[in-house]
Amino acid sequence: MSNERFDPSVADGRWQAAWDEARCFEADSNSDKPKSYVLEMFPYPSGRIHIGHVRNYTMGDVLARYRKMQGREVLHPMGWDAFGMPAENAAMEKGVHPAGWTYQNIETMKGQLKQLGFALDWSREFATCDPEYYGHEQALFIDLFNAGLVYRKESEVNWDPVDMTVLANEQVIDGKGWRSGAEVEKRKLNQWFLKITQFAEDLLEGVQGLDDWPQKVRTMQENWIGKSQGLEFAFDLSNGQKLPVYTTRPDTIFGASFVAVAADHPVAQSLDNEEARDFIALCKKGGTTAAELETAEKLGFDTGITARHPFTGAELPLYIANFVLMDYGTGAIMAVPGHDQRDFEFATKYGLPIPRVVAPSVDEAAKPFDGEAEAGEGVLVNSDFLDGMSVEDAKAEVIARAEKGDWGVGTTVWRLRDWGVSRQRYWGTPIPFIHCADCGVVPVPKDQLPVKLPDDVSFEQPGNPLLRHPTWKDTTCPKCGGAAERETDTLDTFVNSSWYFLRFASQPGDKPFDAAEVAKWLPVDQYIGGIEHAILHLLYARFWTRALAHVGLLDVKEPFGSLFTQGMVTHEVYTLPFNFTSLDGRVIRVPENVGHKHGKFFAISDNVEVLPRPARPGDPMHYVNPSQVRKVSEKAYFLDSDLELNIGKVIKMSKSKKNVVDPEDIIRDYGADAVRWFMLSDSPPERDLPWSEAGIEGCGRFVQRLWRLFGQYEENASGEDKDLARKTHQTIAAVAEDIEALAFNKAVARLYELTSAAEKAAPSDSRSHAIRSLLLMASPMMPHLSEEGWVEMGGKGLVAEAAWPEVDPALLVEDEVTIAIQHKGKLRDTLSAPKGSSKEDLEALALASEKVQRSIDGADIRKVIVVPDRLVNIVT
RNA sequence: GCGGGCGUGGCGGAAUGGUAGACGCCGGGGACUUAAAAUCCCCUGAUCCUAUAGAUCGUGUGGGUUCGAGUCCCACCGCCCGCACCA
Repeated sequence: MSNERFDPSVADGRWQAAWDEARCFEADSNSDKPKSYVLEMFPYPSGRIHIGHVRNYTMGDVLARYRKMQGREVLHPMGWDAFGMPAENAAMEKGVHPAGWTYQNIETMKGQLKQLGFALDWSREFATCDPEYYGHEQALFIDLFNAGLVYRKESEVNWDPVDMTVLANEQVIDGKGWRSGAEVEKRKLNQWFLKITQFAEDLLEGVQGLDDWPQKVRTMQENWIGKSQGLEFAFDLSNGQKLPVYTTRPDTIFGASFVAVAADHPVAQSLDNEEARDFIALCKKGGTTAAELETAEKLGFDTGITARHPFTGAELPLYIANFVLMDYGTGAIMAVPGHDQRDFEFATKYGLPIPRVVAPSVDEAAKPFDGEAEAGEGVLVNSDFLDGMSVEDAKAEVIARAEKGDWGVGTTVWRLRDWGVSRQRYWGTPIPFIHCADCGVVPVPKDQLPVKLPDDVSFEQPGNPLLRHPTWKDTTCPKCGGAAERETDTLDTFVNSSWYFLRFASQPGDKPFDAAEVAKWLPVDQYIGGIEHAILHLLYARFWTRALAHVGLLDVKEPFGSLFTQGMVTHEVYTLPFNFTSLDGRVIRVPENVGHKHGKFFAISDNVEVLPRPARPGDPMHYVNPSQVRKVSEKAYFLDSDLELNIGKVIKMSKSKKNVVDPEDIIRDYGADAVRWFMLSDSPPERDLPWSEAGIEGCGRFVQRLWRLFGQYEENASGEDKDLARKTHQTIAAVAEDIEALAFNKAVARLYELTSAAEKAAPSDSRSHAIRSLLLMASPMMPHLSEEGWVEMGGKGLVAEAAWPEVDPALLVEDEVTIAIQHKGKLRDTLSAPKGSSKEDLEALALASEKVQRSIDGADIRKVIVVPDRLVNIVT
């Protein structure tokens, strides 16, 4: 075998082509082998592959290749979540068509994924913006409509009055439109909704069965669905109206000191009072998100109306309050400031009483509050017939009395709201409905699907291009044949990602999927993606699967059997403590515009020399891209100069902080295998992975180290090396266990250990077996290197189609173990003993230790604890 | 604000309640070399000491349970993530 260096620039492409030609990663739906569906969340085609994608897909790839080696029929598909706002933003900013921009990005990114050698079944690839895909989606949407799971209602949106457009929450910054800077208004629009709340109980119960999901994701889903038991009752208002309120704390009813309604509550809306209208208008400013509403300063307006307390008869003031949500409960609350923090802040601000009705004990009924509400457990006080009861008992008592007196009822309320799927945008799935003046809302007949997006649209004017298009929305009513208009809203892109995993499993031409074929592959055996999808995407996909099963299209309930959420890739940030100034005084603030040649800096635009000048206080921070940084032992320098940079925090890679690393650059420099190895090393996959130049260099070195070791493989070596053989078999068993637990960092550490052991060992049959096993175990992680080494070792066929090495259980067992000897819990000595030694023998050995005797120093031995094969602890 | 998570050497981290720091990175020393690159070997938590068979401290902070706690319990501090039109 040649002892030349492994050259990824040649080997990577060679093996990628070989895999393609052998079509070894195409899944066979008719296979007899046990199936394994490995899926990573498909990417949005934003332009180029991000290092976070590389990490995500490398993990999935290792698992997919490993399962194949274990004899599974593996489905490992890839596609594109291709609808969404960035394409429209590009259209507005660069004048390119969203479709052209998107498909161009897909081509680029597919090429980048191929360079990484992922074992993907490209024959099943699709993009959600393909008319074929969204046409099937439209058919499914109509099926759900026919089953009564789709409806329309008025709902609030963020409205930008200058751009005349609806803004996403992320486009609202400090209550202003990101592009126009105009104050954002809340506006009501008639929109499409999916009845996810019909499945609330089922979705909640289903969480119980998701044993292979991270506990935190399960908890987040449960909290999101938010089932709560409480009391709904109505206050009699002084104006003669009845005001229904909902509370989860009926036990604290004697602590209610005011009543509050949301700004868009009918009682507030009906006020014939200019100040009230002004206050409601004030509440309409700013964003619509829960986070914004709840962090905003608590504001209220005293309506002058009062509400009669059902037990005490006291007249409580009625406020309009900005922290009350119309969408939750009845949009009105009884406020108990002593035991709810929001109510506490509000009461403090407006000088309302803060009575105590729950205390640590009955004796502490008069205990003052320490600047905040007390929401915890305790006993009821100052509460008439409830005094002395626990919170739990008091809740039941109040509900019982309300139901008996027929003025209230115990109810279950869900935090989960129906899913608003309307988007007033172009680049999405057109909602397949027609508005007819006579027949109302009518679905497009299925034989007319897909309702395709028009190509001839412009993004130069504000507003929705579909609404503005001169002819697209003109059509005829399928029912009466009269003139009618198409719906111009498109579907939320979360709808696209709610069933793509079904289409990967089965893609007939004439329908969205074949239920029987889907049933062969689903549920997804391992789903891998970012924690940012812990709630919405996963909940919507679970709902969509149930909804399709509900209408009889599917026989699957939970789509994802096992879920793994991986961490982000982070990188330190570099900042430039200088500006560059040319001799004529021009200041260059962007480091990317500066080059370095022959010890001098120059402006790239015109090649004129520039000099670094210390930044002045108040100058903006200049971030420097890693590609312009030279690192020498913990210090960072600008380009090849001796100009030192400041090193900042290690944070998520982002364009604005310029701490991004382009995967294509590092693949070119180190090869796909080194990059893949780095993605798996060191950090546990669920945690953040800090990118470092030194780290990837270490991985590059290890690739070469393994390559040299492969070169030492001898086909006919003789002799046995029992220690190495045991180590090899232990490693095979442990690495398999680690990969199955997705603990790639641990698998990597074990491969390093076996590599070191094999390097140090003398040639023997055991050593050749160790090297061959190493190659096979490393192959899911470093497939190109492994294929290349396999050829050199005279292996048959492709490693990609090889089997995982077998473990000999007899070779796993150690015969000598190290025993820790403690005195009073502190380590005093260690000694070696045969595995399985008796407690008596171990105790005798421990007491014979000189170090232990010195530590005991003649004291009485009270107790000796012996843990077989582990330790002896002597207590004096 | 509400909900969730995470804190171990210079860094990433390992450790079924049982030898804390496996493995990797950085750093230091050495070998090879005319030299460099590459490669290989050794050292590398802190403090103390009479410093190669020594001692003490040490897993965010303060308590607790236990023969024994990074691991279990309580309280606190810090950082990170999600919050319904980003994907």
